Amino acid sequence: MRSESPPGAGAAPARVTIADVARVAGVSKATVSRFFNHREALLTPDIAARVEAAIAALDYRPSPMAQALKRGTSRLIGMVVADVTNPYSVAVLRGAEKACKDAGYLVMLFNLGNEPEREREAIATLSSYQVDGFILNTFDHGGKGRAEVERLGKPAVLVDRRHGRMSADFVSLDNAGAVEMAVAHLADAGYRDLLYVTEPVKNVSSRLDRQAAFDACLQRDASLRGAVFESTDDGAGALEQAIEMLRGRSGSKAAILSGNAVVTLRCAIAVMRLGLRFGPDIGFIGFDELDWAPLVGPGLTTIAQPTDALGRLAARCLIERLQGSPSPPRQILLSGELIVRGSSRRN
Amino acid sequence: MRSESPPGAGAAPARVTIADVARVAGVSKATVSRFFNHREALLTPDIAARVEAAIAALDYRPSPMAQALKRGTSRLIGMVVADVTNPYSVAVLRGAEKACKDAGYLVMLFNLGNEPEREREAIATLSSYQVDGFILNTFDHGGKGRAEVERLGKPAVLVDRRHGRMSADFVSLDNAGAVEMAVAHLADAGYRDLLYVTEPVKNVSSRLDRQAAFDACLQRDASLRGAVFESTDDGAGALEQAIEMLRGRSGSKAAILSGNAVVTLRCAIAVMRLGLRFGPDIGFIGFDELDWAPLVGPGLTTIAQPTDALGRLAARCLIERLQGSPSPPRQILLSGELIVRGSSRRN
DNA sequence: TTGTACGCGTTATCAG
DNA sequence: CTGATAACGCGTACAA
Repeated sequence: MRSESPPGAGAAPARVTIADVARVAGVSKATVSRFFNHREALLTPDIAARVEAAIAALDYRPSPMAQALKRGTSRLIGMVVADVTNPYSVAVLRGAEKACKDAGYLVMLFNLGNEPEREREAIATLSSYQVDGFILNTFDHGGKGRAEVERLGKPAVLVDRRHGRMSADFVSLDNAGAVEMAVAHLADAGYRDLLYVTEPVKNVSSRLDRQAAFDACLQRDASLRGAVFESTDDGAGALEQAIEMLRGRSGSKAAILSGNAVVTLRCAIAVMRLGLRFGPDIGFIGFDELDWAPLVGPGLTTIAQPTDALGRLAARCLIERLQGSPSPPRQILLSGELIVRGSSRRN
Repeated sequence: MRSESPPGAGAAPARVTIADVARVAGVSKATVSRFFNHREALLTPDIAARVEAAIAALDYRPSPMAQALKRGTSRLIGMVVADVTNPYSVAVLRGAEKACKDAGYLVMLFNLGNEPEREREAIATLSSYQVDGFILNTFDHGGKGRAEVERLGKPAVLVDRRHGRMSADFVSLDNAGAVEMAVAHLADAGYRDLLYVTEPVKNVSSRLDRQAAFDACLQRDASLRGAVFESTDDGAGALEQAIEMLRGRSGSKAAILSGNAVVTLRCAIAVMRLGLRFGPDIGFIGFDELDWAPLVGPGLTTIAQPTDALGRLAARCLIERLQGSPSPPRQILLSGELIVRGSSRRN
């Protein structure tokens, strides 16, 4: 025989408000408000104690929505990801979440589900919840996202993918450095003919950067040959052909550099289907560390990204801005780590 | 030389409110509000047109926060996941998101990051944003989650993991059916000695259900032997030992049934380390389909869960409740699909 | 130090 | 059919 809750299932238990606390404590709403916002000073110990007791008794929590409405600020950070299915994004999200939590912010996530045209909607929606700033891991779809953010005048930080000339902080892997490291490692191992396999480059800056770095490496080292292949979801056959051509040209001196995790999967399947052995028959390095990398053949050599750090940094960066540090846009690049396994050893 | 936006970086562009629209349209706020909520009737064409024009001109959007404050309902659905890192949870999330979007709801996600004790906090936080209901994919940490939800009187639906005696809708894989299917398949293929490997069962209902079903299968079929092994993060050695013991007893008639994706990874590594071949040397079926399943040895046989459907159903279920359907708690079980690959063929 | 009154953006109610 | 007004829960000048 419970007292507070009416019998029916969804009986609304009448949110406890600041007025309730005030009544129970025998003070005014303003006093209760002060207890939260200026707690240190301004309160007679006696009154403070009464308020505190009432709060505890009623299990009162201020409504963030009402606060946001009044303050115009919400301690909410909007994060929009191109695709939650992507482990990279999720890892970054976790890092960001941690940093935000530590600073008393909450992350509100919007997933584009790989539909670039929803970016504007995402930003608008998050903004309607008064988020204080944005962490963006998206394509810049026709500059609409950037325009929307700038219109709102809220700070944003870009992760992994730069947007045209958007003046915002940018946090990412040092793609050029990572590519150089990978190419050098393959060259050292004796691989001479390289195929860089990437998803369609479109406007994704990280893909552009990686490909540009790859081209630059080739131009710098005349002993290397190379080509680029754009892999699509349904292009399994084409990928196998490309690998066969590569092998035809260069035999066991051929190696693949994969631009991200989904491409790595496609390459692994293609190589398996062709009956080739990673390492001796064909070298391989792939962007993004994978939990199953040790399982394929002699193990897949990967470039691990510091995803957690990237997320944390993005969040910290944004939060600094929120607290009003007016420094010019920063660009923070973190180094990748080469995790060497059998696929980059020729013997 | 832009006109609207002041020079400074974070200049607040003063949210456009319903009052602005009213002023521009030359009507009262109430009229504008009516335009949104009762659009069909009640508006003189002339006035309606003026309001519409003003809305378009100012790009006005109602503030969901103010609406939630006033209405007590937010068209927000709170989803709490034990661990976003888990691809299963993410897949379910996506399904739920789609269904919610179709119904005009937005999903607000809270990630526990594998800290069960944060469940209460998660629910309280989401509730403070006036979410209309919950989708829970969590452990029931000391019944606190259940208690909190019931106190709030908001509907909830449980996904994959049942909470004690919480009276809520439950959406999940038909675990018993899936286990039976897997065991039957292994038995048909000639495997006789089965090792069920699971993460520590704790209070996770899906793990309990799977293990119980496994035990039941063994009791039903006297020609089968079986054992259960609890695998932990740092117990790689122990797992290898268990597999060796199994092999010692039964040779090539030994098979593993893995309870989820993370265990599958551990098993694959252990088997590789032991130099065994999946299929001929040791049978294998694992819960959860993995994109890399085709890559390991002759391919790993898996039980694919209809994650998208699970998410969608959970959301639809919840939304039905929100629209006030007072049916008793439902329990919806979906069948898994056995994806047969080489690891469950003895030759 | 504490209380009163008003505004944040929206909607419901009640007159007109 | 339209407009004024109160109220949602909270923060804060301002007055006491």
